[in-house]
Amino acid sequence: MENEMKIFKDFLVSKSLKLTRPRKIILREVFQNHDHFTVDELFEQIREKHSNVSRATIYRTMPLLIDAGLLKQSLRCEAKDRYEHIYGHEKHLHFICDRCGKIIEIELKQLENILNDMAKEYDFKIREYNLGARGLCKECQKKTE
Amino acid sequence: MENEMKIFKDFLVSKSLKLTRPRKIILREVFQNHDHFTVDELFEQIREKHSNVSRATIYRTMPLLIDAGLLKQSLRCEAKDRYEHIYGHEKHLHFICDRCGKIIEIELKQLENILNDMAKEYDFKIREYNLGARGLCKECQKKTE
DNA sequence: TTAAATTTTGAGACTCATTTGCATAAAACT
DNA sequence: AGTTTTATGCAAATGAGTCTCAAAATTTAA
Ligand SMILES: [Mn+2]
Ligand SMILES: [Mn+2]
Ligand SMILES: [Zn+2]
Ligand SMILES: [Zn+2]
Repeated sequence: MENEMKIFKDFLVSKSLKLTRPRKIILREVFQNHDHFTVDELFEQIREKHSNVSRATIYRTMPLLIDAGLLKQSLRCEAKDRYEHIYGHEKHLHFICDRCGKIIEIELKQLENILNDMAKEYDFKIREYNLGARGLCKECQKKTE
Repeated sequence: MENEMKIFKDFLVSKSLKLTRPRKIILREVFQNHDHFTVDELFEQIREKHSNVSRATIYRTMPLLIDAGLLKQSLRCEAKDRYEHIYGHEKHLHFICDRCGKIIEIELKQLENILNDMAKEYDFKIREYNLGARGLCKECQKKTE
């Protein structure tokens, strides 16, 4: 819990930026949230706890958390970007159900290995990657139509 | 060339839709373009040939081409969706350079197999998937900073 | 063929997630 | 304290994508 804060602090210091109150609140809430959240959902989550942080500040903080290696913009659903924290969270891929919107997370060590091999072959330095598949989950396949 | 047209026509007929002039033009230009294009780029490409097709019609036609299995929404760059035609184009993943924007296409039979295994395991029916990695291409790694 | 019914289109208005400008507030220096 | 620098909140701006609607094209009915 304090680990993330330290990483963020160090990152900010390295960029001559400061760990302000809003930034602290945002970091805390990002790590309290174990979903794939939108900025708006995060905004509501923070507001419910009476902390006052503006949407603009949240939008401005997302790239900082991403650069610090703590956050990932993991998918896009219904015209909205969704994020998830990644510190201490194994890399995974997403199966997204077109019918009910459920997101299934799946480990992918194998995939990662193959990806790394390909990157080596093409001399491409991967910073981050995303793999998502859309379709129908088990339950939704059963439903008629 | 006429093959795509037939597929599109058949698809439209199956949905009681018609192969109109604008839809023909859009299909032709989509298959003339071998890039990963935005709707706006396609719009310009069509307009340069004096054909008059509105942006709205292009937006409306994209999902038709996708449902017909001819087009894929393959990546998102700088807040814009990018498409590419897929009929007669092997599935592939994208390495996207953060510095110069270059897109490298890579075969992925192996990846596909693994993905299918995972889908089977979770009983998830994949409709379409996307794999993209971001980072630095060979050339950009050499550049200083 | 002509008229009515249906489908598609183009143009522009609209939406809504994200970005930006700016006046104020907080923090760091002197 | 006063001065400079940085970050914040608010509200306005932006812009990709969607939607409305009257006009055109096409189909069907007569
Ligand atoms: Mn996830
Ligand atoms: Mn491609
Ligand atoms: Zn489902
Ligand atoms: Zn490059």
